[in-house]
Amino acid sequence: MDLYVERGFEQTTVAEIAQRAGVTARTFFRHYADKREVLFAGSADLRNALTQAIAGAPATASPMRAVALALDAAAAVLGRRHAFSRRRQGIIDANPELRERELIKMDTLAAAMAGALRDRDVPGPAATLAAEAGIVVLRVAFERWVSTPHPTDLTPLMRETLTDLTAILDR
Amino acid sequence: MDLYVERGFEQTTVAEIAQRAGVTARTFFRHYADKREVLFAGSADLRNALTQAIAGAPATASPMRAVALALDAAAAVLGRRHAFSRRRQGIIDANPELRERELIKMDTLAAAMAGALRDRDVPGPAATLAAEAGIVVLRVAFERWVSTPHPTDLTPLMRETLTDLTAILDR
DNA sequence: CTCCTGATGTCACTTGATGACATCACGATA
DNA sequence: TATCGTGATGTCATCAAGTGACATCAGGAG
Repeated sequence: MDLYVERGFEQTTVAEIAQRAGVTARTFFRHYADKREVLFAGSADLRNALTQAIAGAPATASPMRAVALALDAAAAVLGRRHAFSRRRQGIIDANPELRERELIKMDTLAAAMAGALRDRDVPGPAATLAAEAGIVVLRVAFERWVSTPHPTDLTPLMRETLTDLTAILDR
Repeated sequence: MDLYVERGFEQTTVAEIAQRAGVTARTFFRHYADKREVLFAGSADLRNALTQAIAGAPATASPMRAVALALDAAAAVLGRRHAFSRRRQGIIDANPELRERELIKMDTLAAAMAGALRDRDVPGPAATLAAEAGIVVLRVAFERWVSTPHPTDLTPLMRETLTDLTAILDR
């Protein structure tokens, strides 16, 4: 990440990353599938938080209620590292390749959420729609949160964004 | 596309594509930014359809009503090439790199729609949420449509998916 | 007839990424 | 203690994606 900030993502070669890490380029590729993956290694944690929240929601909870709980869990996981997230997001936003990777990670999260919903016997299409809607809220709220210079509380932002979305769709 | 079907996307080299097209590899890169872009050249049409529909919506229409009109327009554009879309989507779904590119194209569409909404004086965050929700509907409906072997009518599918989403969010 | 321009070809080069094989540290086990 | 895996790393060779620099060539404008 230091190198990506110093010289930009594209201008940084894998050889340089490897050198600074004290390993070989070949070894780098044994740890990361490609140059981009460095910035997305932590996404498994988020996925677990989302799916476990959905799985642990009360049996009576509606799909969107389960998604709302998942978003709270996500806010708890993400909300602790504002400075880090800003730095990381700055790198990603500056590079189309990285934005691609981020979007597919988000899509992976949506798919995981949809799977967790189907495990609760939510019908397939509804599960997909609820999960995708949840990810939209997550993205927008996170984007808002990251764009504020000072660390704020992510949880209320997430909840507000969700109610915003329902309000918009109802008109 | 023939080559991508014959040997798979990754196994196809740009040199082979260029040779079959009767040009040089260097020339290929003058027409397409990279190997993936071949499959996404037509996305500008869709973007225009979406933004023009939003711009042309009645001044009294709510943001979501404008988005609904845009989805109708998208259905009209996309709905005519079922066989082609199936073939193309089969290639994309089989390859993570292409799925990345598809997602970023969708994101571009969402950004364009959000911009068209802001031009109607919809506040920024609401515009983003409405546009992203619209793209979710577009994606899910298109996925449903493409997964049916026989050509069906995309427009009603798109409308049903939108009402499905609002119903899910309201619970 | 000449000049300009856009499209293409040629060449050289960098870099990301992968396969094959060697090596090395270290814990398990006879 | 000596030996034997085993996992992580290094080395080497190679391929393929892109890109920059320059040459060429066809066709239209004057």
